[in-house]
Amino acid sequence: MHTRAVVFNIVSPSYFLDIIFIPSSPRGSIGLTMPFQQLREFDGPIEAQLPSHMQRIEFEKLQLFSAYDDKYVEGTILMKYPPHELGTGEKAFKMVLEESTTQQPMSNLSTINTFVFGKLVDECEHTLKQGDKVVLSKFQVTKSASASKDGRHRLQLELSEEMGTMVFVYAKSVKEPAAVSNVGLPIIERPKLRMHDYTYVPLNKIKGGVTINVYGVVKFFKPPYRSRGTDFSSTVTIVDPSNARLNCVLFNGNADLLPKIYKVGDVVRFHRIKIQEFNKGLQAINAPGFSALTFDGTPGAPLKPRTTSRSYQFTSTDQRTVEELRRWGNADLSIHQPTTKLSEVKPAEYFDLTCQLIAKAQVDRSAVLLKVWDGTKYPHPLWQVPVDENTLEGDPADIHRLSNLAMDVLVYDNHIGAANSLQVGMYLTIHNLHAKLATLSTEKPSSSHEAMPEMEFHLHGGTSYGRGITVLPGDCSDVQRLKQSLESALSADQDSLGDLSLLDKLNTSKRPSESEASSAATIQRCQQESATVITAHQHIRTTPIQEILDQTPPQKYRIRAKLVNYEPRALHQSVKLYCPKCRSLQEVPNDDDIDTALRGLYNLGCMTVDPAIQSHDALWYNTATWEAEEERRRRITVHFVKTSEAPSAPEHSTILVEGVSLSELYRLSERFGRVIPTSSRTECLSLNDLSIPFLIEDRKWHYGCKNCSHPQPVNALQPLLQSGTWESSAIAEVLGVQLLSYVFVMKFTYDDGSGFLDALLWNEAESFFGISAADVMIDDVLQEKLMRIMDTLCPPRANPDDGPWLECCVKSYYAGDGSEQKTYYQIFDTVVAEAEDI
DNA sequence: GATTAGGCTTCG
Repeated sequence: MHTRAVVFNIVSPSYFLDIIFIPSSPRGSIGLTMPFQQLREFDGPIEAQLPSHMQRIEFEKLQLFSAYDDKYVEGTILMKYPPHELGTGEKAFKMVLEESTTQQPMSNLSTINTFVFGKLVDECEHTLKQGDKVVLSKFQVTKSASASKDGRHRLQLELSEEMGTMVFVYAKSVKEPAAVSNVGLPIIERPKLRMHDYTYVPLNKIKGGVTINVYGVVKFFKPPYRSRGTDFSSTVTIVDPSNARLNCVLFNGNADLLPKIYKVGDVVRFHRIKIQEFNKGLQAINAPGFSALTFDGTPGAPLKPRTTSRSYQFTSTDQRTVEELRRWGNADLSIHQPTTKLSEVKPAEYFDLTCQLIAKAQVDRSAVLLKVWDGTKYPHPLWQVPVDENTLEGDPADIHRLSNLAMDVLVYDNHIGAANSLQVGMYLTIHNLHAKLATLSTEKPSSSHEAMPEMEFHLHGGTSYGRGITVLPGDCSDVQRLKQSLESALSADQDSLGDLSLLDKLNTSKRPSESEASSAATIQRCQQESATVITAHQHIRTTPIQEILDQTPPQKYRIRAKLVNYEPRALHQSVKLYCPKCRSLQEVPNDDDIDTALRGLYNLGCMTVDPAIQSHDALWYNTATWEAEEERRRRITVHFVKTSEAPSAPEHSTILVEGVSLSELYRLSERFGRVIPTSSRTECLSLNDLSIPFLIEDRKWHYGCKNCSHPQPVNALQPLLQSGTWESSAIAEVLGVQLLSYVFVMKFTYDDGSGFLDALLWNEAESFFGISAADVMIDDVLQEKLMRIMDTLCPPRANPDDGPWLECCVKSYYAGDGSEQKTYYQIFDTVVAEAEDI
């Protein structure tokens, strides 16, 4: 008996990925999709049952502005209040959590008010009991309105499905026998998910004093700015087909939790705004649990909301509402506002400019200079702010090259903070930018007679008319349009023709936090030091990953990203055997498997051996037989294939072997050029089961496909004696063996800041690494080289951000069996940069 | 520990 290698039949190159790369499952039995889960004491401590990246945070360490994606709080329910209904029709209830392990049990940091909203109420209401120990993750931290009165934590927790909240209850034991299935296995009781029916109030039906949900089209907005108080503030005026309007004043300590509106005409959905009276009218402010979705206002644009919520309910009714509002908003010319390009700017005009930041500098204490461009050219002179070049942050080469397309914007007062936090390369909308002609000096007219006064651009202080700066992500529609404009400007510029690196640099989307990489100078440096290079398609632009994920295959892309993970981690697992005929993929048999297979063979051989066959030399080989030293019953037979020429050196000769052990096979294969394991159980010498190599040639172990091979008697080798062609392919052919090839199969996870992309590296992996998969199996030096390469591309134990940039070609395709079609990505035309470069 | 802002142009 021997272990058969597992053969995966595949219908496409992608299918086996699903088999090989089983996603690593979190520790314990916790699925990550259910918002409410029960943990059990006998399954071990809480930490062991939660996903391993989750860490506990104490109540006292909670802060208003922090994101707690990988943190959880733990506490006991001290009090639980009955649920009540909000004006929105949805339920909410309050609990008080006590941190049992706190250092200061009596401090006001040891108990915290916790509010549960929406459908999570239905799920938790009856399951959570006073005294239960709970673990909460992905909550929102807001200020407690009652801390002064109740003496509890100054912050409070808000939980809802929209925030992606996970509630874990730590049950002391399985109390109810009903929770045992009929096969005797305890099951975890899971409340059923119920959709909450949100109701949305038309704007003309709004009454004061209630908390409601609304939809609307943005008529006016102020992007989030720091208020004079403790919070960020944003003002949003929305309208709807009822022809009413609503002013919303929104506050949050975290600007990210305010609606992400990019322009007038965007569609918003607000949950939990409170209507109150102000100046004899009604206005809305955000109520506890407030959340916002924002959609591009263009009819037919993807229904992908901008939100910081991890999950949100978005039904087909919601889809219809958004589309309806988009159509209505676009038909109404009073809402629509045209975009202004630099080339169309009129003097004494206020306008919104969507552009890319080339450079910035602090001019003085009251102003920051932003050098931006939008791909168009202003036809008259532009004012250039005199500034010391050394204080300009940005790539000097870019600044110089784009000087005739760049415009100087001076940013004042309260906008300085926002301007300072911008990174070169970012895409922006500067709202309510003032275009102003410079006042002509009366004393000394310009030397040129027809001189036009220069145009200046100011972003004045204050927030009136929505003045401010919005950072746009690379995948939004306005940035797509902007990029087209930038690209065509560059290709139209004779000076820039052929300078494609600049184009790439400026098109590469960056994550705001990558402060280092987002300076154009650093980008250029990274470009030169890219750890992989593409071997073709240098003319195509770099596409952000998020954009790739939004498109339908088949497509080819060029990406620039970092490698944040690869699988399998053990490199020997990345080498597989591939059958080009049936396209199956199988594991390379390991030594144990081969050893077992060989033992099975010679055990059989000993019993059935026919000395008449065995001892005779054939016409085309000479035979030698001896007894294994340590195993007296085992006979080892070697048939030396004759050659037409003079006796050749062992390293060039071919032998057929029988009855050998694994270690003998290794030793023989090191001495002789070609070793063919055979057996003589039948009358003629034949090949073995294809679980073992059918040929070892120059120490390379060749395998045949079990599905596609039709092994012939070894006598079939005789014609090769005449032709003298002893290549593995020729041997395989006459022996009726379908040769399997060694291939690398790896999954790379790329991150370029806009998203994550899993791409498969396989049929071009040898050229990618510059290493043969077959050679790596037998060469320690190559194995080390491969490890070094992977450590360079994806440094172990390092922050992924610290890894090098990779330049890659990736193609997308649909694959799968029948109904289960999925999109896959495959790396091509890409190679690792020369070792001395990386 | 409540306040912030509550659209409606700076003045460089």
